Amino acid sequence: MKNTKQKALIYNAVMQNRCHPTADYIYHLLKPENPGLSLATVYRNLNTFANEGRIIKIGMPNGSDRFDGTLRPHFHMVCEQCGEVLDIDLSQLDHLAEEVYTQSGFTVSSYNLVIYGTCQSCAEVKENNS
Amino acid sequence: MKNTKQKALIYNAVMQNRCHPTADYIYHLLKPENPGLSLATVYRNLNTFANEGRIIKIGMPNGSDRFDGTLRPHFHMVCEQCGEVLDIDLSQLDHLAEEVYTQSGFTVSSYNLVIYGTCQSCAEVKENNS
DNA sequence: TTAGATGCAAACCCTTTGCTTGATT
DNA sequence: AATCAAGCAAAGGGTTTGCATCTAA
Repeated sequence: MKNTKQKALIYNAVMQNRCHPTADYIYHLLKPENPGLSLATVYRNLNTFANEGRIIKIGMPNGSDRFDGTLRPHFHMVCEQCGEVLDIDLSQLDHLAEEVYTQSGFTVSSYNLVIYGTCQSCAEVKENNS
Repeated sequence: MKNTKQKALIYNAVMQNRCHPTADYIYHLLKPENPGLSLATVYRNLNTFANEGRIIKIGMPNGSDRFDGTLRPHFHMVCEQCGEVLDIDLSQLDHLAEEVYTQSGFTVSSYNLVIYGTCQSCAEVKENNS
């Protein structure tokens, strides 16, 4: 693998923007300072990093995939009001793979959990407006 | 809401095909006997049924959404070998909403869990071939 | 009769791909 | 110099939408 300027830019952007950016977000973030940059390059590199395990790809049903530089196991909550994506640790899922295998004989390789709802700050706003 | 022939056809197709069909699957299933049927109608009605709570929409990251006539809370496992989608009950997730709220103040309205791996029959095939 | 659903095609969004040009080793 | 990546534009898939037509109420 070659070390290109673009790879470094894109990787650093994921690491420094802990908002779970989409490919498009990163593209628009870097584009002004790097007018030559192409969206295809952003996608290609994000997928490469994810396959190498350097970042995590969060598959969002009905929406753009998001990327995450936090490698520790955790899950994601999407606020339906403000659209923000938040992290959460759920220890009750630590043994999901074992439970699934015991119960059904299915060997788990990975899983994707996305939680939808209302984040605390949006709930407070609603509270104050009612 | 009007009771059309198409609505009945599509709803019955979901209920009678417990393979977690996609919109396209249902379309191709019904099309031969109903040459006038349109894919847009299938999508529109499936989404309507899901919004009404008559069926469940399973958002599949990087793939077509699937629909499920089983309303009892349960989750889905996708076999990466044969592509089949299987049901599983996971009681450890019964109190996920409470745990999330306690831990983070996030109010859960719904969540989407998809488990990837190898189903029992595909694992047995691999075993026999090795 | 008329509100609402269908069919069709076009539009849409997100992502990937083919191919030429350009940069890294 | 050879190889691999980037840039561009086009294609791909899955889904939704605008609009005219049709149909259940």
